[in-house]
Amino acid sequence: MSERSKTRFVLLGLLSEGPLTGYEIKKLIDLRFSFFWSESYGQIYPMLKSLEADGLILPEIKEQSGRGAVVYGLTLAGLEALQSWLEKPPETETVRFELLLKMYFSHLTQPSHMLAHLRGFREQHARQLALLQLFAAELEKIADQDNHGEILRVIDFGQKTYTAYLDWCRETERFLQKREEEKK
Amino acid sequence: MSERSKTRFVLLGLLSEGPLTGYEIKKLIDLRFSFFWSESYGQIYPMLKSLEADGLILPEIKEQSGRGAVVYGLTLAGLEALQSWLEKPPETETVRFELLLKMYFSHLTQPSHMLAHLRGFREQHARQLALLQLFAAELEKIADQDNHGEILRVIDFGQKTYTAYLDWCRETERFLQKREEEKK
DNA sequence: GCGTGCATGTAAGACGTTACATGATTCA
DNA sequence: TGAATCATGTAACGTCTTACATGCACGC
Repeated sequence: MSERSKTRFVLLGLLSEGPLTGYEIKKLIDLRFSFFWSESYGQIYPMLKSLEADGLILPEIKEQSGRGAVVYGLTLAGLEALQSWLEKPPETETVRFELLLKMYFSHLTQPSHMLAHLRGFREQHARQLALLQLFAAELEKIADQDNHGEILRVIDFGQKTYTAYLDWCRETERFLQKREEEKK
Repeated sequence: MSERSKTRFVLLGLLSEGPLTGYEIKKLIDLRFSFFWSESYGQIYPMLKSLEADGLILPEIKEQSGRGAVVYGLTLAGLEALQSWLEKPPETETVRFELLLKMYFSHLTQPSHMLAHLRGFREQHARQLALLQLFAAELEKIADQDNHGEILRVIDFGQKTYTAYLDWCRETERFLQKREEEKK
């Protein structure tokens, strides 16, 4: 066991809310975690086999409508493994912003290039922020129960950081516009 | 050429400010880029060989004090490769926060565990934010020239996002403290 | 004489994505 | 009929970190 990858725990966590297929897991990760996490099929399916071999999850063939879908459910051992992971301090986050690398060296080209990159970045995150806002509003409407509070806290992380990104973009675009005028 | 890795361009960028050894490059990346980028020796040294083979950088043996140090300087072709990369739109950033994963599922354990994680996270980023503030103050003192403006914009990104992190931490710690009282 | 920092490098392995293959079902 | 979605899987490849080996220089 390699034990640096968190994939096993992401899967255990999602299965703790109810049985799912690998396909559904992938979609859930993309929908709910995309702003701070990602997994690919190439990780998910082999890991499901491995978790099954370790007795942490149990497969069950879904009979309805004759599909070959296999849903996995968490075992007691699986829940315990998940809980023990939750208690251990998380590793430092990893982030990689090619945008900031380019910003750092952007004096070597015309400001217009960097301005275009910034606009793309800002628009993308404005869209994602709007989605987060929608998602949070939905959750707040539904009766407060279970882990809604925790989920809202996670969404709020996205909202706060994305708002910070947008503020930074506006200031930085202004900075580059001035640079552009200087060069004239 | 694999052409997904940005390592070559990070090195070209740093060498555009003057000749450096692989060792110095690593230290610079850790010092200036650590809040949004990282590279290891295992990437740097092979890449320097590769860049040399492509004629983008030139080695020069540093004679002073007899050390075996090799400094690399950017060639014209290297500068052009760097500039052409700067003009291309950057890839979407990648981020991975194990902390948020744990927050999402934290209802499965006692709030005290998550509170401890949060405190660690907050303290680490408070320290890093203070360092960024120092660094920015240093830069602002020195005569404005060259790429200082761009660098300050990059530092400001770190300051804004870290400040957002800290705000989020305070709110989330309060949330978990309430959870703790409820459980009593 | 010893620890720290300077300096270069590599091998093994872990990690992760991409691209492809396959086939059923659903809906227009 | 054909496109989209559901569903599972893997092989190849690229990326990246870790751990180790080596040796000089410098200051205490």
